[in-house]
Amino acid sequence: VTGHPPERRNSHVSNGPGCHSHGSRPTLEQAFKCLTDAGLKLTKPRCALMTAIAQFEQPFSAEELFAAAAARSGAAKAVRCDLVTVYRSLLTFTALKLVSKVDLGDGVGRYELSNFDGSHHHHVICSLCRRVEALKDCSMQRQEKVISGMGYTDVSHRLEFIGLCPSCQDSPSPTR
Amino acid sequence: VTGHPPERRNSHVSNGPGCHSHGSRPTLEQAFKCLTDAGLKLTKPRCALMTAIAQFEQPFSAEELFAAAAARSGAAKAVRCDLVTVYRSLLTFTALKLVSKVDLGDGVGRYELSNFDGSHHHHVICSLCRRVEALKDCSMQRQEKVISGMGYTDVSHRLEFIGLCPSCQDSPSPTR
DNA sequence: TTCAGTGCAAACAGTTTGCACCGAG
DNA sequence: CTCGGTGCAAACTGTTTGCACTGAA
Repeated sequence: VTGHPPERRNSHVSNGPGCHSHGSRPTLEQAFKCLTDAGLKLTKPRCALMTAIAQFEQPFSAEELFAAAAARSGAAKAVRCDLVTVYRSLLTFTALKLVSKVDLGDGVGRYELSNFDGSHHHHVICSLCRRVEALKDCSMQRQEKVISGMGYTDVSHRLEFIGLCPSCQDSPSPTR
Repeated sequence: VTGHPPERRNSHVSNGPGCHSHGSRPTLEQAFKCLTDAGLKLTKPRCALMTAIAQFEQPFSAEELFAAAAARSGAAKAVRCDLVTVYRSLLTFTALKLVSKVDLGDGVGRYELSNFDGSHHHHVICSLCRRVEALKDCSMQRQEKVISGMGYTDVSHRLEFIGLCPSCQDSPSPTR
């Protein structure tokens, strides 16, 4: 399957033209520009959180980000930042498509830095340690074989499609 | 315009072809036998819950099952059953593979009656009303096209693979 | 100066746990 | 009769909300 339509949620939030790089992770400068371009303030908590986010190599939870931001010292001075602010910032960053929500099925919301080109990938999750690997290739059909080839055993998958159903296209009904 | 009828009885959603001897739906007798075979007691709450579960045509939450069991009248007399018991029973049923947990990404645990043949299917979720359709076909490659053909727009998907990673095969590490 | 953004407390939703009682086997 | 199963209360986790204060623009 080639080219998945980028998600349109919160399409009123525009990515500034300067925000997009070439499929790799955004730099801090780009991320900050994205914020200001959207008319948002560049506050200390947001800077600290964005800086911390850029360091993660795995999807992270709000709690983990909170801890990482609090622990930050040296380069960026540790900014006092409430956990509530973490949640609110993640919401903001997600709306701006700076980060994407990752559902690993354990009921806790996780996030990762987005690729600005809108490309998405899938994950392999170890059923024991819950460590996550990102997959480059999005050809779903061969994936399980690929994953077995990576040394995983007991490979299964979880796949859901999300779309706007015909009746909701006609008459939007409230989300249940 | 009424939008969506609130009832869950979508005729196109069935439990698929299976090993069931009595049509497309698993029978209560089979489910009860499964319980007793496992050495578990056939208590009134369990019977009531299993009966209610058999009526659902969509993945249901613990709360929904709780309400459904409480509302049960006529055929099965309404059994007083605590929400906690619902959770515990769902855990039990899941362990017995009588029901499967379904993750629709909204953070609430949902369940559906399993196919006894162990087959699994995927779901299409309306991004607005959150109604769910089960897919017969599990050939992932053509799915998005199939879903567009069903009238959905803005089709995207969520796919995760779960397996036991090489290092956990060697030395089990605690789940993070 | 001004209001978006924040901290704090508290509410909230979904789920789990401790414990004494109950009832299916 | 026994012990698995249950109800009830209460803890717990992750997340959201209300409100007054603060600091970036």
